[in-house]
Amino acid sequence: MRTPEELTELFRGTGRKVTAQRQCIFRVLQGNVTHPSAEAVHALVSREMETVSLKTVYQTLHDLAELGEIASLDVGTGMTRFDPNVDHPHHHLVCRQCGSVRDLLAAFPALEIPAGADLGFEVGSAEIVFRGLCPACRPPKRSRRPSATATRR
Amino acid sequence: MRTPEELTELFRGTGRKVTAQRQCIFRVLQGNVTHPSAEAVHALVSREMETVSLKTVYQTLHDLAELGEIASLDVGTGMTRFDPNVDHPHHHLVCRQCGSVRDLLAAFPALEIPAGADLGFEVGSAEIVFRGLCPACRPPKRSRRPSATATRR
DNA sequence: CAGCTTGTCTACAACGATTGTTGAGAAACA
DNA sequence: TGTTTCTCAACAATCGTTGTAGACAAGCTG
Repeated sequence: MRTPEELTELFRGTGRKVTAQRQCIFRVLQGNVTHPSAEAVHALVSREMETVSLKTVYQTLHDLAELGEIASLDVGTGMTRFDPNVDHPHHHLVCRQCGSVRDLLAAFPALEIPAGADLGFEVGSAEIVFRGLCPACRPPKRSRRPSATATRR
Repeated sequence: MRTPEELTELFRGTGRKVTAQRQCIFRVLQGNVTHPSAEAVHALVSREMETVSLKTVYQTLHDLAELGEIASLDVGTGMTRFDPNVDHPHHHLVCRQCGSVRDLLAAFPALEIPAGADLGFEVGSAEIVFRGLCPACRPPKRSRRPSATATRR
């Protein structure tokens, strides 16, 4: 995802208007690696602007996804999550326990469909979801507790 | 997934009762490769028993998933889909156009997380979703039309 | 910088998929 | 057959998300 300033230009350039609400959403997403849901983005934005509606957040997230600035992600946690990291191809680690999502910046060159197995399918992309337990949810091994910070969700 | 008869035993053995509705759901799922949604299963069951409620279908599907007889699948089509094929590890081809899902019976041995990249994640499983166009939705090449059969959904 | 046009805002209601609740009824077992 | 317990169907509620309305602000024009 580009910087808030560049996004401002991009929005203007594509006939969209730039509002304080949208710029706030840009800022919240900037560098965010938590793969927030719309609800989560709304919560963050609400800290600065109490009256923003959830609808506005959804709208702006859709706009950003349409422009290819963020990716919308469905990893089976019940709600769509948004990923500002579209510049580096990557896959995802999803925690079975708390639902948190982490990027896995690794290439999997073997992801072509083996010839003859595709049955006429024209494949455009491949996504891998690794499921397991994040460091915070992993059962404590030996004396190392999974950190005292609260568990999300 | 096992046969309806074996599932009947399994349900009794785990303290669940076996009803005509459930056996009908077993039969519908048996050998079903379309990865139906709960709604789709309900439609099929309704052909034999008009009064089955959607809730009953959800309940039974959850039971089957809990017993590991089917897998529930979220591939981003808006609803959970169910896969009776749990005996052979496989991945999925999802059509961008019609949402149909096909199994890809191929092993991807390279799916271990590269050492050092997992950041403390304890990985249990990996699923790959290939997105593209199924044969029916693929733009016709040359004179070969994508078959005259109706497009699903 | 005022006016105009057009897109965006909030609040609210509606939607689709899924789940909770309830009393009637059927399965399993003695 | 009787008793217990689970399951059924019908209904309403829930959650994430989207549609609608009118008030309002962004950005262009002069």
